[in-house]
Amino acid sequence: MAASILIVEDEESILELIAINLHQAGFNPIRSLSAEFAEKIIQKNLPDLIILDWMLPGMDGVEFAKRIRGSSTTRKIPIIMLTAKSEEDNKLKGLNIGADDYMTKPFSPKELIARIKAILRRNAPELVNEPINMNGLELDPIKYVLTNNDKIISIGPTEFKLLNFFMSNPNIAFSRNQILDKVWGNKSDIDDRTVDVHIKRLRDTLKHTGQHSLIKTVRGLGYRLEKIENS
Amino acid sequence: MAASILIVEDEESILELIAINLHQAGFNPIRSLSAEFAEKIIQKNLPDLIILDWMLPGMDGVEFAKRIRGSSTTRKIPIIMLTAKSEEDNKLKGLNIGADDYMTKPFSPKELIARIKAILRRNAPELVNEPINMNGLELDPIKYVLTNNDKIISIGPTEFKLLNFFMSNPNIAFSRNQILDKVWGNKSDIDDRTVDVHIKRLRDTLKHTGQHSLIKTVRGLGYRLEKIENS
DNA sequence: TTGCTGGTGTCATATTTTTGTCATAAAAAT
DNA sequence: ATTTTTATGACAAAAATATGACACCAGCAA
Repeated sequence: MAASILIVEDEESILELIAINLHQAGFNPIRSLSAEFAEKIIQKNLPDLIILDWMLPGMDGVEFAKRIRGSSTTRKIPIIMLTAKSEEDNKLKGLNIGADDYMTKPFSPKELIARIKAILRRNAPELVNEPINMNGLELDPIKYVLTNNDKIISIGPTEFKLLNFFMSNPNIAFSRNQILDKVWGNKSDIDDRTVDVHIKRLRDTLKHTGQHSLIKTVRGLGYRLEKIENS
Repeated sequence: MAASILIVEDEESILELIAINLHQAGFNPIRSLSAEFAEKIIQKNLPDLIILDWMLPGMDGVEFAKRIRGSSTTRKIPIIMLTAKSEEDNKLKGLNIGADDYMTKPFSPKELIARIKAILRRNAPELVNEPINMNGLELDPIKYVLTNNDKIISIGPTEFKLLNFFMSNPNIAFSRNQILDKVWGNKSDIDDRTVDVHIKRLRDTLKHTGQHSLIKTVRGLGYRLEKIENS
């Protein structure tokens, strides 16, 4: 569930500093000291975001970013560029290459986390790992707990992920295949209709909380969580 | 069980002052007059926290901090930096390097203790060494004693540490590996499933106290101590 | 030494929960 | 009324956890 974040940075102390902070923020950091090694990592499993140093020995950050953007499997992965102050004029260039954001060294880890969350919130809110609250129902991805008015509700792993996904993306309708991709992972060769069954199970566990009608069926398409705006 | 705290400070009177105060607060202080010596100590056994003077003869505090952060075995250890007033502008730099907190000399020992506890509470509340009380069950880390309604309960060392960890982190679910790291220490190459066995043993000893269902299984993840909120 | 004793980690086996699929019922659309 | 789509209950396979047994180790007393 935790978002995996690939850090490509040749200075080890900075690499570690970032990694620790990401870990504490509930992310899953993957370390790489070079672009070349990073490429190998990516071939095995795709990170949800990449933090990339501008200057690297061997293949530099710019070149690496270009390659990320050039491949269809990796094109969508957000990139945050790190640059030293003296290279600040490269900012524009970096953004042109396709970085989603950039930060100037030295930076505070806190700010980095904030930017990461901002980007993830845009692309995959269910990975941000923040507690979500809706009308007395609270889901905390880090504590791995679901409560209704502070009462813990027992819920299975898949249902938990499913609910996390829906609560992170309220009022948006998803097809069964989208849901499979996001909740089960894109590796799955699972039948569409399995989603129906899990929706049913999720509805059942929510029934006891009086939140039964939270997840609506969108006929012909899939499902949607309907969030009641608190006026 | 007492948290071991490494103090790296070249001025001997200050070093002693800190050490004595830490000892009185129930911690286990380890003294070092130089970064070089501190490194040797760390190789033998990892402290739970490091108090580090900014200015040191030989390798200075900044360099030392970088090395701490650069090694995978030590990177998680929190660091508190000590700086003289005149060096205060280094604050930001220090935080960037990866210090978790910093203090300006002169400081009151009381405040230092408070900051240490704050950091430990954040990272490893089970090391703070304060008695924990839950629904008649009281665990005292310093006296090393567990009582239920003032009746002493016999409990083995590992189970005690395990319970201490859970009581210090109520309502949060942990994976078996997290538990291994925190309770057994991160050096361990122990099988995941061993945790299950100890959980069982802990549950058994708690059974006699009528607190059997304190520790819940979180399927697919690990375990959680479920604290009933006293309204 | 020798023989206890309590505490540990590992393993094999039992038990429980979760999960994906399918057949059928129910509902909605045409 | 017919067709299409979704809901539901049942079920078996798979995955995860609980449990009991056992061997090993350290400390200790005889």
